[in-house]
Amino acid sequence: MERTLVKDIQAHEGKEIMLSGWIHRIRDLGGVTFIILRDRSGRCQIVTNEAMELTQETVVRAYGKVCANDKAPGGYELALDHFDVLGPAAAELPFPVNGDPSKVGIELTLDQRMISLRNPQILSIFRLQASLVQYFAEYLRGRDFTEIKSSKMIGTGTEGGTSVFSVEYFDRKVFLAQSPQFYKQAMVSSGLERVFEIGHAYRAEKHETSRHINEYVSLDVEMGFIESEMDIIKLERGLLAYIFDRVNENNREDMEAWGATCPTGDQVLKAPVISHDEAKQIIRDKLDRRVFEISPEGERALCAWSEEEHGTPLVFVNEFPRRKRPFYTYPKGTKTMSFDLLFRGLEITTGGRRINEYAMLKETLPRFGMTEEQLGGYGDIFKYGCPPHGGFAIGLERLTQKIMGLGNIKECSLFPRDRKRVTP
RNA sequence: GGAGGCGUAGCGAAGCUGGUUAUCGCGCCGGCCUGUCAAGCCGGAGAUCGCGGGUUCGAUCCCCGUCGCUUCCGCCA
Repeated sequence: MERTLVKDIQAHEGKEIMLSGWIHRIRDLGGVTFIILRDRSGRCQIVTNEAMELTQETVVRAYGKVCANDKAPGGYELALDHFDVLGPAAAELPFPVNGDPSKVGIELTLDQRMISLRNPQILSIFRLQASLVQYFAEYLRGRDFTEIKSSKMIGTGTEGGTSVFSVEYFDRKVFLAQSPQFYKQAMVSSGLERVFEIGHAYRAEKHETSRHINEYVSLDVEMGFIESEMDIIKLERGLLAYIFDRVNENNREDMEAWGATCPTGDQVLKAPVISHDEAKQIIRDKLDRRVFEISPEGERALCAWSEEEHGTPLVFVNEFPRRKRPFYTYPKGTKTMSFDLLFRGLEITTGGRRINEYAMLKETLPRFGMTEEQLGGYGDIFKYGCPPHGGFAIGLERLTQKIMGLGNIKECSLFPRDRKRVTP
């Protein structure tokens, strides 16, 4: 007999069908037992008069007849004929699969990741995340961007101040890529002009906060033939507006699991662009004290300001000072053609125009205490003709976290890696 | 790396100005129950109160140390 998905049972009313899934909940009333079965499409009720030994999370095939019943959740239920047990489950689960995950500490949730991921509410985070990846790629492919996959093992050191992990590579050491920055620039220059990459990035920072993990997914974009960072901001506005519209269309259920809401595409288009100096002034006014840097508290203040003044929880900050940006950032006086995007109080993107002329790059290096040798092959991208270009990267887990309104980024990583955790 | 908070049963918590059987809810085990929706009712098992030391007649409670977790900060996506 062919399998029927839980979401389709009403179409089989009166017929014998077979469902496959996990025993989500058992309500044994003595003479009658109600069993909730869960599969990838949802949950439905199975009813039986027979007493049976069954544990939660046992994987079964359930044979029976679909009956309409007002008292059944969803209006239909399966009158059970019999179960085939495909995968028995031990009693006493290490994590409440059918409970409210917000009542459980994050430590247990992550220690028991293999089981906590079964929780439908937790799983909804990753359904949404998968959708974000899909929409991101959809939008870019539709605009002539080519997807690339670059190596995460790099032979030469670092591109910025961030520390990198080193790993053994036969008889020497290599580093885990902190971003695909140079490779995506190389691919712009190679003639693809427009590229994007979805891949892991590694940061060896010893930070321990609710917004950092040491391995994260970076949604990277790079594009040739631009004038300034404003072209990149425009691209990201359109991209995020598309992603958010699609989320609001297709991911309602995922968001409802957490009582979350996603901004509209229109709100993304309304996001203001303010300079780094303006941003500091706004924070100064809001917090009523002197401000020298945009701190996390300042980021929250900026988003609150944007919400009040522009009706959007997003704000672009551009014209960062040169010393706050990596050496390859295109200068503009003492400032740079670069930007951050803040969303609901958190930085989710850094981007900007990059230096595309070898002479300018060479001139810039000493300011960062670097030499041409340290560039390795990077310099060749520009030595032999490279179009003006730029791009940005979105932190996938951060974006997920902010849409879902979750307190800790680790909840948005399937198997998070932090200072202490490398398992499961 | 710095600052704060928290470690009590499988999970989430209460407790104690220091007093001898450490409490509650969920879960688990057993019993009753034919329409449940976090089912209900009855019963039961389950805790060296993170670890080490100190103060005290007596410490889960106070003090010191240590380990773990967590939040915030620095830095970043």
